[in-house]
Amino acid sequence: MAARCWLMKTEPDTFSIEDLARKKIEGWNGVRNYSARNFMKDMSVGDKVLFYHSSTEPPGVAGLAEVVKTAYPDPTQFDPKSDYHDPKAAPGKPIWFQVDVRFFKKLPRFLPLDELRGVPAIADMPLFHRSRLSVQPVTPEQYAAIVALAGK
DNA sequence: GCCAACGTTGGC
DNA sequence: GCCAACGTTGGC
Repeated sequence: MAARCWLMKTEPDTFSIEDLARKKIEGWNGVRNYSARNFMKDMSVGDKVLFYHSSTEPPGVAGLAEVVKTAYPDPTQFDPKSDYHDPKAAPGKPIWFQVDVRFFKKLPRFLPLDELRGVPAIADMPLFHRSRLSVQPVTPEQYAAIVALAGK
């Protein structure tokens, strides 16, 4: 099956594209939203990811990544000391899942949300009308439009 | 199963 | 730091 495309948000103060460039591969843990979780469960190895910086000034797409491991239980849900601990989850009965993503590249130019909002080709992206969804599907056309916008 | 209250996200 | 939007929880 052809690779699908996604947008994944992170707060750069917590984990930025530079962090991913340094670590190469990161487990995308801490997602505690059912809709976002379900999208992660749909991901396949090789799927493309727009790496989005949120809650920062300015917010926007910072780079590209790809899925290298499909959904598996997020270990932080079992850890009472973790901010992401979920007392309703138990090993063998996981509720939350994560994927692993690998750094692909930083975009040659950061694309601020404000600029993306004005681009007709991507006007249907959930980013604009479901702002709280931290993992969201992107069409190949939208993905290509964003990469093209950033330049070579 | 509805919906009010509450909590969180994320842009500004 | 504020607050609108919206997802989740829990009482009924």
